[in-house]
Amino acid sequence: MDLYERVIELSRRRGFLHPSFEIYGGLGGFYDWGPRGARLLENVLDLWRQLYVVEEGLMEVSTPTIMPRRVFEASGHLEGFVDPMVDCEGCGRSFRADHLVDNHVDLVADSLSNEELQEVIDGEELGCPECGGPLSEVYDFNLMFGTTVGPGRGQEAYMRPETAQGIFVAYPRLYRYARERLPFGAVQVGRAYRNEVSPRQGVIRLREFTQAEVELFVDPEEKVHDGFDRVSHRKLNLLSSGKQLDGEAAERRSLREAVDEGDLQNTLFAYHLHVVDRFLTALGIPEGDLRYRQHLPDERAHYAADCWDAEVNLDRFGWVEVVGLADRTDYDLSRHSGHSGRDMSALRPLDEARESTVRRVEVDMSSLGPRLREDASPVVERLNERAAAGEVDGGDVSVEVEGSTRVVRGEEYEVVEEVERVRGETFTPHVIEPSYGVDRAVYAMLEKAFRSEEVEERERRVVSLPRALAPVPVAVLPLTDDAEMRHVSSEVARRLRGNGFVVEVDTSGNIGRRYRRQDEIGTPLVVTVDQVTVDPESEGHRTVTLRSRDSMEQVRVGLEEVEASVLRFVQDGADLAEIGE
RNA sequence: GCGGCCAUGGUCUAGUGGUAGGACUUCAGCCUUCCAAGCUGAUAGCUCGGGUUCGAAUCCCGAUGGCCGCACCA
Repeated sequence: MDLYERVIELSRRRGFLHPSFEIYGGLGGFYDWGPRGARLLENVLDLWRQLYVVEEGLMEVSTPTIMPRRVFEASGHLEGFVDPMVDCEGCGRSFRADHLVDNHVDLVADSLSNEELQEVIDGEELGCPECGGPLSEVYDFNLMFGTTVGPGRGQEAYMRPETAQGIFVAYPRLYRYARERLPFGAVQVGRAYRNEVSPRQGVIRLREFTQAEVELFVDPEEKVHDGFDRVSHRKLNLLSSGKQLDGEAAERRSLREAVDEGDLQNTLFAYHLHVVDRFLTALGIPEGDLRYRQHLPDERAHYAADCWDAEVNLDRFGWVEVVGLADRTDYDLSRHSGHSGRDMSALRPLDEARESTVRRVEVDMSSLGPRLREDASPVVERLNERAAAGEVDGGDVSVEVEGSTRVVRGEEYEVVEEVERVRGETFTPHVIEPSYGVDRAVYAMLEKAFRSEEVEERERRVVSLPRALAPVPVAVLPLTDDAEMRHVSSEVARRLRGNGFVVEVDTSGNIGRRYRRQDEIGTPLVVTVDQVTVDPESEGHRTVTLRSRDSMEQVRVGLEEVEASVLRFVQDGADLAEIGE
């Protein structure tokens, strides 16, 4: 059994994670987070929100998972989220049609339509590269799940393949809420859907998954973060595209150095790489199993200016992308603006409003209108242009309109001068996007927390999750099945729950068995109520033991100090020894 | 989507054309009283759908799921 299998087996058994729809045989690419897993996921998302919503001050939104066709026409997913495929009618293998054409013809097949690909395949008489058999027609395989809204034929709609689009389409309102000042950012946590061709890698490749995305709207001329100096000394394992092409490994470098040497394009991007790193490190991913890899030029989406993936080294799958950080430029807003006709720009205020004098004409339309009829409007337009250029002086003017010459008499118009104040210039913001695959992150967390050791010739499995993120932060166990111990235990549990802790009370089986159970669900601290606790004659009356998951050490504390001790241990990361003093 | 291998209680597994077994877990009781101890008992299983057969968990076909290889991964 490899590590992945061991982690999945424990996850199934202990309620972290299991295949969905099991009673009906399951379905590839769908997993349930069970009672422990769902808590863990929520705790991880709370941490994520702490970083982005609380500390970075970004606004969180929540938008539908189903969106009408037009959204994806604009985003490019309808067209671009497809792969042109052909199947071999001999051996049944499937191939990317464009790759096939690329390999045989000196063309950039990316830009070809399916019809053009078909023509090339027919013209070159291409067959199956494996068996030489005949090929099917070129067809599109779109990775979006389609549906309809409303009865009958309804309206064509799709499940979102990323949460980002919901933010982009709401941009005009979000910009207002940000009081029309850049930079600002919106985040969203939610499900996204991709009809993967082959979701083979268990929980690493899901058809429905949890995404947490950040969209930072910035002035393309101001891709800076004023907090960068605070974090610029931090070192990350960076693997630039240049290094990859040279066959080199990632190198631990400071963000400052990477920016100075041009591997990272700006301090905004670098700063957010650091936020990603803080998050993944807080999940307990060791530095050595974490690297930041820049996309190679041909790997990057065509609209992205730059893209780095945070990758975690997993036992079975190797380096797996968990977070993508992309500079999407103005692609998304420009596309949605173009398709919707809505203004998706922002204003860059000038230090001082620029004033300029504009000359235009005021025309007596009651005279000009009846006289020139349909030529009147174009004539006025031309007249205004010429007035602005200072070419009219108030006398009669001849204007060319569609080949004929019309005259505007001096008494029919007047040149006026107006002062126009320009407060700023408009532009389409750029988007910097950190995008998290939360399920992958949580799996990585479980794998890195999983530990197995021999204790007295028996295997002890421990899930050493970060204390504050564990699904059950503390358990209360009566040492034996004694009425008084039980009573005190439930009292302790009640008080801990009153402090906001999820508490498990377990009274079944001997104490060792129960400790092992808590070890496997990752409970960092166990409170044990024993004989001494309930014995008024004993010196330790009204004290309990605290037992640490990671060291298996125990200390005694008074019943009255339990809540404070648990808080210090779980939330502040205090040592057990110092709590026991 | 293709090919190969596979599918037995919660978990890990044995098994065979004729009553499905073990280990661990879980639950109850006894015992024990700080790290999966012991004893007794209990719950719980042949992925699903067809076919062959007197009889199918076993053989055949299909579906679903898993693993490996190919392909795919905006």
